[in-house]
Amino acid sequence: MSSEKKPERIPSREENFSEWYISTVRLAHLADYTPVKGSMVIRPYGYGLWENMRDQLDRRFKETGHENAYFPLLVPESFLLKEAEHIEGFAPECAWVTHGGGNELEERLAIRPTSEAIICSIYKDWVQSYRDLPILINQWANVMRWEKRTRLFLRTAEFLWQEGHTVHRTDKEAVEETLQMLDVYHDFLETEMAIPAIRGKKTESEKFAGAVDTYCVEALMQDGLALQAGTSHFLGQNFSKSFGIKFLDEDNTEKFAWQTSWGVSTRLVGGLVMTHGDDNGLRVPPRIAPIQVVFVPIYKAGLEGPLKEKIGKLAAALRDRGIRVKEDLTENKRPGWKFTEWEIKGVPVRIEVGPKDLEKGSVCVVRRDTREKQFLPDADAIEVVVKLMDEIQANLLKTATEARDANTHTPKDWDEFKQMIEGTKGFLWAPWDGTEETEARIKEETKATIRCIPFEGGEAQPGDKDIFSGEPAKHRVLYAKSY
RNA sequence: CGGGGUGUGGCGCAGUUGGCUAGCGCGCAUGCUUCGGGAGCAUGAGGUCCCGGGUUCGAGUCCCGGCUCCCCGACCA
Repeated sequence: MSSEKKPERIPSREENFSEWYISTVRLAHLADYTPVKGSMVIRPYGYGLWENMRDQLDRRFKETGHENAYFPLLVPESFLLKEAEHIEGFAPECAWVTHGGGNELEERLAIRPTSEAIICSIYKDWVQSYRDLPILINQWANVMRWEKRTRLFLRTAEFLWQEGHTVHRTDKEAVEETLQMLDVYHDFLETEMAIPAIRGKKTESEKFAGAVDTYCVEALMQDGLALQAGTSHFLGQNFSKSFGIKFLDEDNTEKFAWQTSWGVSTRLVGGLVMTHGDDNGLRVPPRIAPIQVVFVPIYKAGLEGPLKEKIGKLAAALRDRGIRVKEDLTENKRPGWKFTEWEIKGVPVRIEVGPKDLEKGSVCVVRRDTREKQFLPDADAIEVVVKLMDEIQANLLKTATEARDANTHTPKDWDEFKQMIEGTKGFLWAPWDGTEETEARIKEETKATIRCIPFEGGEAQPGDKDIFSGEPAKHRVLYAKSY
């Protein structure tokens, strides 16, 4: 079998990570380009991944007391203008609706780049008394940001996300909510996505337009670039004051409410690919996988019936154990073709059933993460496969954590910092003097940004000097180039 | 929005100094033989050569204008 005959070969991650990423996304049928500039189509397999992510997040939101609702797509310009920093941040990437029903509108409408403005203008009527609080609402929606340069899943003009918007009586309660949701994201990423992420706080210059504080979970991709996987904002009273969200408190005085917002997007699908993919395609963690086990029959003339029957029985037994199973019984593709196809799609476990297995009462079980094959008697197969789900999930998290740690460094001085950020990239720990000047200069010279001031290890130690300015450090921060 | 590329069946490409009926590989359809790591043979379907204008007896090919997508920057979930 000559390799030249393989159509559409995926380039290796080593030779061109960017091309590898795009090829993998397209060959795995996650998404594709469309006739609409900057917008992608999320294909069923890619949408299946998103649905599983969505379900896992949605469950956690509800467990923490939130409800879903839906707000308008269009935001009147005057609403967006109410919060000065907010409009300044988002105006450049807004798409505007200027006409409707053949007539020019009196006031143009933004297609939501995010929904704070429209939601706050509705919340103000919902809040009268401290008894109306808290409001704990999440919305699953599409938003649009007119990005100059797009990449499938990582940055598209239109994308899907969830945005939580909560309103609280006190400062303390809102901050607690902000941090609670950050923990929800962190737990979701680690438990379901097998992505180890670092929790921290954004610097002033990196925070959300209109927020008091922005917190984030940052993940490191295999090419050493960081990916912001989720954000949670403490909005303080910035929006409540701009939009007039006031309530009468127990003491009969009128007070402005305290707010939060938090979100993750379909960008996470890209993060999944770049965290776990290998040169043979995707590797999907079982807990997120639309298909957890795929059966591939090895046909032989006259044995089609018995092979299908055996696969049907095993598949039913696995389904009884809650496993998502696909039986690839088509007869027009040969086994080798199917092996490759399902590996590109990253299905955690493949079970081959052929003529020899009919004789011996066995199956061949192949795990995607290690590509290790084992031949098992039918009687043991179900138990082994069920256990494999947890093993593969754990192994992917372990591998990803090791990769991140191997790509996390502490440069001794500025020269080493520059050398590392140009070379292996990755996360770089460095003391920071806390000034925007230093942050900006480092970004200018190296394109690296402060990803966050981590919750763990972010405190400056006595004697720490800023890696660039040499001034006394206020924090230890995590630098990286990012997506 | 700046710099560089690109555009020809679904996909990837070839098409020479302008020339005749626009080719090739993959894919697709039908049939037969196959099937333990992207099968073989046979037959067949599928094209406003990105758009508009110009030069010419004649334009996929040359000229002008526009658009598209990709890559690299600046900006961002």
